[in-house]
Amino acid sequence: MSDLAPHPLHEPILAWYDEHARELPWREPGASAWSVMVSELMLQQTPVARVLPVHAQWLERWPTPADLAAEPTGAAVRAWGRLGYPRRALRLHAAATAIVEHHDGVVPETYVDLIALPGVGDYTAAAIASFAYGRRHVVLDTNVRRVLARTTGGIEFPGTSVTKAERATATALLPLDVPTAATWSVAVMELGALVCTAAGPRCGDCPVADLCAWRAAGHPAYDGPPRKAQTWAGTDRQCRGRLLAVLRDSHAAVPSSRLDAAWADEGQRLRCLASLLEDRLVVRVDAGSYALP
DNA sequence: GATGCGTGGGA
DNA sequence: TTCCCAAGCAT
Repeated sequence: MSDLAPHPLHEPILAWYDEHARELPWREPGASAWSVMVSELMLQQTPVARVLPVHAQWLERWPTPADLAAEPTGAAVRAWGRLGYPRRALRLHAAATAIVEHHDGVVPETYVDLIALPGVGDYTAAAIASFAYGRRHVVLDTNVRRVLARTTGGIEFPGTSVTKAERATATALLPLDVPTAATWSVAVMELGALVCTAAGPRCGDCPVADLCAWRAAGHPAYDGPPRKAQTWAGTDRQCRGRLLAVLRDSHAAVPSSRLDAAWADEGQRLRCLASLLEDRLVVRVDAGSYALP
């Protein structure tokens, strides 16, 4: 390879990945760009283990963007199951529709075309361009940010949002060789997912432990702003989830009495139902019943 | 830049 | 049990 700017982190992490990478369907040599794209949307804030079965079902049922685009959006919401954040299902459907309409049904290759799609932000655009098409992009997800914060920044956790300095570091670290750059990105992500985890780093298994600034400093405790705990019990999110679960589990329109039974607080229930309608995750069938779109 | 958005598994 | 959080995005 023609890596003109090798960094001491490169070889150990690339070698570690070669040895320890998980075999995942969207990493198979024959995996389509669509398979990669579906996986990336599903993996946004959702663990790999829960994505695996749903991803397999989606790819079997909808092998191409056109297959998904041909279905009503409610089919995508239902097939999303319990992955969480069901608006992602709508966005994936909308992205499939846009791909059919503007890209001849083929997942686009460039960052600019990708990030224009619904549900595709900076991370996902860079990930699809890199992992599906082998392009060279800085891929900054929570794993990469944590690994870099520790190895080069000497701190336990990155800040709440990506800083210019952080992006500059990641850019400087990205191998110049194009195919190696894509492998590097997935390798650092994998290291963060399997070894350099948020819960507790396993430095004994880390290929770059002896190069890690945070470890060299004696693992100083995180001293940034408190990471706000996600409240859950009694929130609108929980209420929306309950209401949508009732609709997902029924193929027929659901009378509002069944929604009433799913959430006791009427004011909150009505507010959440209204927001689900606003989000197009639910439609009103008639005066007293609702369904998936 | 801060918020809101689901879910279920592990420590 | 309770808490934390897992490959973010849109507003």
